[in-house]
Amino acid sequence: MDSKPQPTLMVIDGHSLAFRAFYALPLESFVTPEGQHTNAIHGFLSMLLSLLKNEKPTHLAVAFDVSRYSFRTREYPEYKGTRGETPPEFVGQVPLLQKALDAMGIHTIQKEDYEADDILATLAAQGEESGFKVLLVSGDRDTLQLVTPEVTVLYPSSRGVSELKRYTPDAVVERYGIPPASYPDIAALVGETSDNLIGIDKVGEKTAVKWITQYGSLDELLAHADDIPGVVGGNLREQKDRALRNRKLNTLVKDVELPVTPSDLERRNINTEAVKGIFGQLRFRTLTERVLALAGDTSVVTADVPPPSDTPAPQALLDEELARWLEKHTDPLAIVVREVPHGLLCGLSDGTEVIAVHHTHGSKDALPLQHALREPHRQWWWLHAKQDLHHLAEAGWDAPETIDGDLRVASWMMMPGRKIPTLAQLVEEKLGESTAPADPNTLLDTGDEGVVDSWWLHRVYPVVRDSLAASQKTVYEDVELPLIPILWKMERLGIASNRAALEELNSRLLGEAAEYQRLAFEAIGHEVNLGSPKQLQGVLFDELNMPKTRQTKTGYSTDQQALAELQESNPHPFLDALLGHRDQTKLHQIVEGLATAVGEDGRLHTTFDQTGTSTGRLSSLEPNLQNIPARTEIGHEIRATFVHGVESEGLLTADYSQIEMRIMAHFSGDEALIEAFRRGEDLHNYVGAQVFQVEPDDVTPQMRTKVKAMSYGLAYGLSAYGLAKQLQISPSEAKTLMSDYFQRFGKVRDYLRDVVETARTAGYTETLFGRQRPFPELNSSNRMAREAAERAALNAPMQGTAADIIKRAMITIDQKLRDQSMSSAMVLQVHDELIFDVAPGERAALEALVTSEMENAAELAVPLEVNLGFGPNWDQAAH
DNA sequence: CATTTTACGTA
DNA sequence: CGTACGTAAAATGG
Repeated sequence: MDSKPQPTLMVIDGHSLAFRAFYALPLESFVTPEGQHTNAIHGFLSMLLSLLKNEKPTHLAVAFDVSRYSFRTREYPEYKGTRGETPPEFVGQVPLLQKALDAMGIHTIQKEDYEADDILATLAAQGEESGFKVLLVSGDRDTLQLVTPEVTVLYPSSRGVSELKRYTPDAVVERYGIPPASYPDIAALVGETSDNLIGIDKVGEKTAVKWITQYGSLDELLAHADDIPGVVGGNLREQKDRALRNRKLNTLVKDVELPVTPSDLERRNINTEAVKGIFGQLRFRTLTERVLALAGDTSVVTADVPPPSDTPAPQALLDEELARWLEKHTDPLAIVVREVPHGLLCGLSDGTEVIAVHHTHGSKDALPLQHALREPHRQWWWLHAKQDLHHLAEAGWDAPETIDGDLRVASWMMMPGRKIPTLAQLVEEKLGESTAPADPNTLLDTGDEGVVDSWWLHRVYPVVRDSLAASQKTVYEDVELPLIPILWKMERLGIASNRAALEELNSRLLGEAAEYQRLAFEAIGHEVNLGSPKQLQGVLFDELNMPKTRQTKTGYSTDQQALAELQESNPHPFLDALLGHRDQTKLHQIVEGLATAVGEDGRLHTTFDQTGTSTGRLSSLEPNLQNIPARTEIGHEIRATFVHGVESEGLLTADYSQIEMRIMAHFSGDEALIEAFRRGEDLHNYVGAQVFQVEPDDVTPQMRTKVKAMSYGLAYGLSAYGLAKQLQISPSEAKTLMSDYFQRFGKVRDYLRDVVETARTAGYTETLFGRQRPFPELNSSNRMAREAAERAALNAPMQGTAADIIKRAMITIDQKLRDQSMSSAMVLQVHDELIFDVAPGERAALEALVTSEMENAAELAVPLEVNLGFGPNWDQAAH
């Protein structure tokens, strides 16, 4: 006889999920004529139906709290004390929800003196014991402690209740860095605001995880509390009772006496009549339909809600069938790619049909698609090509070498700076149709539906592409699309990191920060959170009675500049220590971030966001490798941890010298500035000589500093006021400096004025290559907003042209590297700088290639100058 | 619990 | 009252 498939027990924390639904759905949209609110019930039930559909539990129960009082509130009366009154609109919905569940044949369980989570814990333990696969659904993080290989927790993610995060043991480790069983220890140390459990002062998630990882458990940690250095160590020793109390309260009870066992919870039949009764009372139509469909009863089908647009039904194809379909459809095809548990799910569409391709890792059944993606004459349109390339590569597919269309990038170019619209929004905006209706019934849909997006993509992409202005389309096709596979390769390869050096730096910075903190506390005789502007305000302005600084929205500024000014007028050791602490913690954060981001390959893989800026630049995230400290001592040490790869001989850096000013010279056509660049001498020295009317040799360092600040500031819309402030000179002197400057470089002033006026008329700015940025705010009646837009409009063509230029260089460099079969690789871009991992023997050739391609990436009235540097690490490769 | 504010690193 | 970004922690608001 066959063995039965493993039964699945699902236990839901009714209160917490209904409460989430209550806040996720608008109260006023769910109310019966009798005035009964139903949003929590509706949200909960639609989520439940999705869960039943997707998870197919064989056994099911919903647990509720009896009241807000339990053995925990007796133990610690303040437990959950921060929670305000439960909204009455919610309270009234709970009994009705229970009634509805009852009609649906679903067990509800509650137990005096215990919370719903204790019931989950108990049933999970019993279920696992009896051989069930257990799914716990709860909005309370404490349930994470229950996760085991057989027990999975589904937790509503940040995006409301529409998506549940699946916490397996691995997922818990990935999110928290500790195994599920250790979660209560972490929570005990950190505290839980929503439960009114205060943790150890100054201990956050990071510290707690570090400790528990080191000592194994809270008990072990407390046993060795004397070994913990610093203020946090002291806090731990003083406040260990809190941690122990928290630990006691957040430990879920696994042996609540319940009237049922897991096997009693087998799914029961739906009482159709009862459902019709209660659901009718609640005025649920689509839900009634869905519930009755579960029971196989179609007697009450209401066609009340219009169906979504007529989307084609996906056909699942593989092997020969897939090959045949692809052969017949050679026009541009749209593709969407999803990662699914053991492979990929791709949706293909020609605008008429939708094909679903389910690929399992290691199988060959999707080979026709893999092949078709690389056919040179076939065009593919993507939703987000770079991300999809990563997915394909992870599945072991050879990625296509070119990208023919990318909806994300195209829609960014349409409106850079605006949030990237979703596919549904674009469909609505460009096609005037709606994808799936915003029906709460579709909460938690994780099935095949996504593949239909390929059909929408195929229909909406050409509309978006063709709505780009002609010049924009050129930039899109010549620059942005070719860049996609290049960025993908850079992200995939990453840059090598000296992890040991990073760790060493990390602990050093941590120690120094702690020392500054100690000094700061000593200076004022008590402890304070140095990271809290509000608490600092208390110390500085109330305790120490320092003069008030610049006002901010919430009080007075405690930023670096404000503190430095205070230090001038009211020197105090606290200020010294605070500034030192700021520096060290900031650096520590950066180093810590890098250390944790180093991959198993010993390299750092950033993600370049091609659609992250309004000007055309790239941005870099997770980790951001475009804001690594550069100027300070420690900055050099940090940059020195970026090293060449094991198979390379060094790092090459190549950066444009004063590229934005050169672009300004080009755009303005100012003969004097153009001459300055053509001479190739020290620019600021030359400009200084012009402005101050002295011989170049007689330009003093002070003069040079002034014109340098002026020159750089020009491209940002600097005012005389701002210049005065920056140079610490009088406003009148700044004004004179500016007018002297423009006396010599008059066309620069004309250009800067002109660029704003042109933008005001046209409604947008444009770069040398045709990239546009809209500026509706230039005609705003709000002066602040208008002037801010004016400065941005002034800067956009210059910053944007610089971005175009380096992107063009990246494309030709990549092309040449491939043409010449070189092994060196581009690994980073930092706005005006490119960094390469240099393969042995290729240094000279690479330097020549990079210089030439960067210098010739644009034809300006002035030469583009490139500086090179080479070395074993980023610091030494900088010049 | 999610969003905003403050602060600070880069080009 | 100089542009363009991203991240972290604290503060704030639902």
